[in-house]
Amino acid sequence: MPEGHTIHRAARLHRQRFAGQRIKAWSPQGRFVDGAARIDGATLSDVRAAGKHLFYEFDPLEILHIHLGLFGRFRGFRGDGPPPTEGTRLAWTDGESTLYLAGATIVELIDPEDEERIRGRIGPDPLARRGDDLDRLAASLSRRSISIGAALLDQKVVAGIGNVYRAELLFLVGIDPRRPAQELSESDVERLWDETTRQLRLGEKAGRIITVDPADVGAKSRRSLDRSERLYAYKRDGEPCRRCETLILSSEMGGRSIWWCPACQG
DNA sequence: GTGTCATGCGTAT
DNA sequence: TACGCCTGACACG
Repeated sequence: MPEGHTIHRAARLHRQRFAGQRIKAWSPQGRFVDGAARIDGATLSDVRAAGKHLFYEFDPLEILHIHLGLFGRFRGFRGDGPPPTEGTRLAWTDGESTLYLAGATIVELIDPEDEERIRGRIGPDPLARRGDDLDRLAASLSRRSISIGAALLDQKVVAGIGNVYRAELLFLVGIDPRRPAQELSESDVERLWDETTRQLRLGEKAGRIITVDPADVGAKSRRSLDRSERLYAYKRDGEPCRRCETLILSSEMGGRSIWWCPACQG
C-alpha cells in the first residue's frame, strides 16, 4: 500500500489509462462533491508523483492533490466495476475504465503555487532522481541529531520512504537504525541511497514490497515468494534473521515500530 | 458483531 | 509524546 512506490505506480498507471481522456467524476461518499463537480467533464492532461504526493492536472486547469495517508487506496476496474464502497470519496470513469479512491488523508483541488510549495518541502525522491540528490541527502543527514532510523521517516530527508522500507533498507545496507544520522560515512550514505533507489524501483514495478533475495529463503524467484517470505526485518521480531538466524529485535523509533537484526546491522 | 491494527502525518500539549 | 483523522481487513467471540 502507500509508500513511494505505490504512489509513483499509481501515477504511471493512471496516466497510461486516463491521460487525454474526458473524465466523468463524482463523490459517492459525498465529502468531495464540489471538487468532483469541478473536474467532471474535464480532460486529464497529466499525472505527477512527488514522494507520497500525487498531482492530477486537468484541462480546463484544475490540479487535484491526493495524499493516501495510512489507509488510502485506489481501486481500478475495466468498465463500470462494482458499486463503490460507502467510503469512496472520489470516483471517475472515462467510459472505458473506472477508478475509486477511498481513505485518503488529502483529496483537494489546489493552485500551481501550492504544488510548488509541497514539492519544496520534501527531500530527494528516489523515484525521480536528480543529479544533486546524494549531496542533498548527505547534507540533510549531517545536520540531524537523530538516529538514522528516525531520519528515514522524515519526508524532508527522503521523500517516499515509509515504515516498511525504512526497516528493510537499513537491513539491506547493514546499518543499525539506532546509529546517529550524522555519523554515517560518505560511503554509508551512498550505499543507502543506491539501495533506496533500487528497492523503490523494484517495488514500483512489482506493485508490492519484496526485498528478500530468493536464495536466502531457498526460493527460485522473487515472484514465487510467499507473502510471509518477502521481507527481512519488518514485523519479524522474535523470528530468526533470514541470513544469520539471530533473532530480530524491535523497538520504537520516530514514533513507529522498527525491526532489525542485531548481528547483520552492526 | 466488536475490537484491533495498519506501509501517514498534522496539530496540540 | 499523544491524539485525531481517514477506511478496511482480519481475528476473535
